[in-house]
Amino acid sequence: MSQTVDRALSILPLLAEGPADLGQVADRLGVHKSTALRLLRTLHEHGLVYRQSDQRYRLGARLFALAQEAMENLDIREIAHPHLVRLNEACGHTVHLAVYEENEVLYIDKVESRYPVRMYSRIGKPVAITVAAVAKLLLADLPEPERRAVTDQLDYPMYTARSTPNAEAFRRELATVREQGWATDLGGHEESINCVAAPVRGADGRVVAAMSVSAPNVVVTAEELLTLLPLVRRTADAISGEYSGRTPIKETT
Amino acid sequence: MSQTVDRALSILPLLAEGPADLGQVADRLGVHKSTALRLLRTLHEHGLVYRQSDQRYRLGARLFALAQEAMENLDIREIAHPHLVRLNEACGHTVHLAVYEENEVLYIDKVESRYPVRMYSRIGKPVAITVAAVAKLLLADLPEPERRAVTDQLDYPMYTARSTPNAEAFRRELATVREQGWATDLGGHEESINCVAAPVRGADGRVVAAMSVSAPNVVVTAEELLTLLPLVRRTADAISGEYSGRTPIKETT
DNA sequence: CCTGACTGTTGCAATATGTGCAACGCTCAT
DNA sequence: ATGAGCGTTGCACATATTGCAACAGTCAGG
Repeated sequence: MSQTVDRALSILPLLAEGPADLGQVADRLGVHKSTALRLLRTLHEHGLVYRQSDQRYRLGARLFALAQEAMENLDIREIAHPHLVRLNEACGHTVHLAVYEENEVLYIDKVESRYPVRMYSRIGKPVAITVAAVAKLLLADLPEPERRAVTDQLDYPMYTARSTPNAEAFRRELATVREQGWATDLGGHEESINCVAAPVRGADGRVVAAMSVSAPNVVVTAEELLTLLPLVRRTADAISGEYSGRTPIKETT
Repeated sequence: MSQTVDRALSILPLLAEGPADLGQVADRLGVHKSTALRLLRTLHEHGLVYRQSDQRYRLGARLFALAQEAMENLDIREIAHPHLVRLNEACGHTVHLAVYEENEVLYIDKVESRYPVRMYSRIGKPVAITVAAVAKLLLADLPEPERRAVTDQLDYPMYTARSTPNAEAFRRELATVREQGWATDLGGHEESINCVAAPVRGADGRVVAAMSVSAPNVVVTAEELLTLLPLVRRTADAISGEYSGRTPIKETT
């Protein structure tokens, strides 16, 4: 809608791939160098872009700070966090909280396992949407047309033999998940890691987030992990209750 | 330099404080609602801004993805990571890697302690610049005028009784650090946590990053932690060597 | 030491671009 | 039903953005 801003913002993903100099940026944007220069300058003033010693540009520190701040201000996260911690204390495994947003599912909180063997994940990182237990819950609750659209346009990488192979299989799985109100990922992302997940619902019953407990085979078997399902669901419900209770909007203006 | 972009980018920190509706954004930008709307739309198209169910805007998922991607593409980080892991395996404590950028110091990598008691920190989060051991190393190496400017304009919060109290004390500390080539933080940020840090240098000898080992009192005393100094310095030097060896620029165009 | 190629940078004039306005549609509460 | 409050659209004006061309600085090679 706004050409200038559009161009400026297009620079960001471009720089995310790696540092680039003025000429490269101008070329890839299809604009004159002087134009690119002015856009980069504006981005620089806002700290979104940084000029390293060799004069090339890369993404700047404020970007990280912004992302952090935004995440810490999510109200679901704030409400859920103590519950996640308590769940972690009870079972010892890694606990995740995730939300869906525009074709992506991302972790917004995490409490690390107390066992030495830990799974790899990072807050803010988009999750493997076709296999993760939390992703299934979040997608299962989308309105039908959107769910169809999203599942159609997804890639279905075979991380392991048990990964979701294609859109149809995924939609069947989502139907099951919607029905039962919880989800699992049994080695669909990494061979040796299993997850159990439950949904957090808002006042209107819509799923606003999902939480999961993950543990590697070497610590507990899939069956043992499933034992935790009631506890996970209870925790998720507790968060739902608290979340839909009041809407604590900050109006400190 | 570019008014439109400038206004659009000003929306981001504003939304980082929390969700806001169109009117609020327009007011705080000092522009007409229709203008704000178009800016927000452009931001939305790029995924930097998300419209939640109550129609209010907040920062979007792509922001997190961008921050992640940018961080993972930092070449120092890539080179350093295996060294950090090895150091962690050797000593068991939390290992951090940090860089300085435009008045901020931020963690760009972290390997978690193998002990159950862990310190709080998060990749991408700006560090307590006046007390952190890594911050001291990075600031100590700035050219004198810039160092003066930065240290002057900083706040000096007293996290603990041993925090750096003011600019002068800080500059004295920085002088010492520059002299000795390593730094510590002994309970200056959190009473019970100590750190030892060493600098990573580029080919020209300038400090490009700093790494630290942190551990709480309950696990090892400050003296025991200092025992690790030679190991930390050796690791930092190894990274320096590898980093200044070649400049592995990605040119996969 | 000079030359030429390359990069980033600035001033300027033309016009495409973004702006504020006013009117519309919508939802929600009274 | 009625009105207030919000987001949204079309339009005419003029401002802010653009590409150009010329400049400055750096580096490599002859």
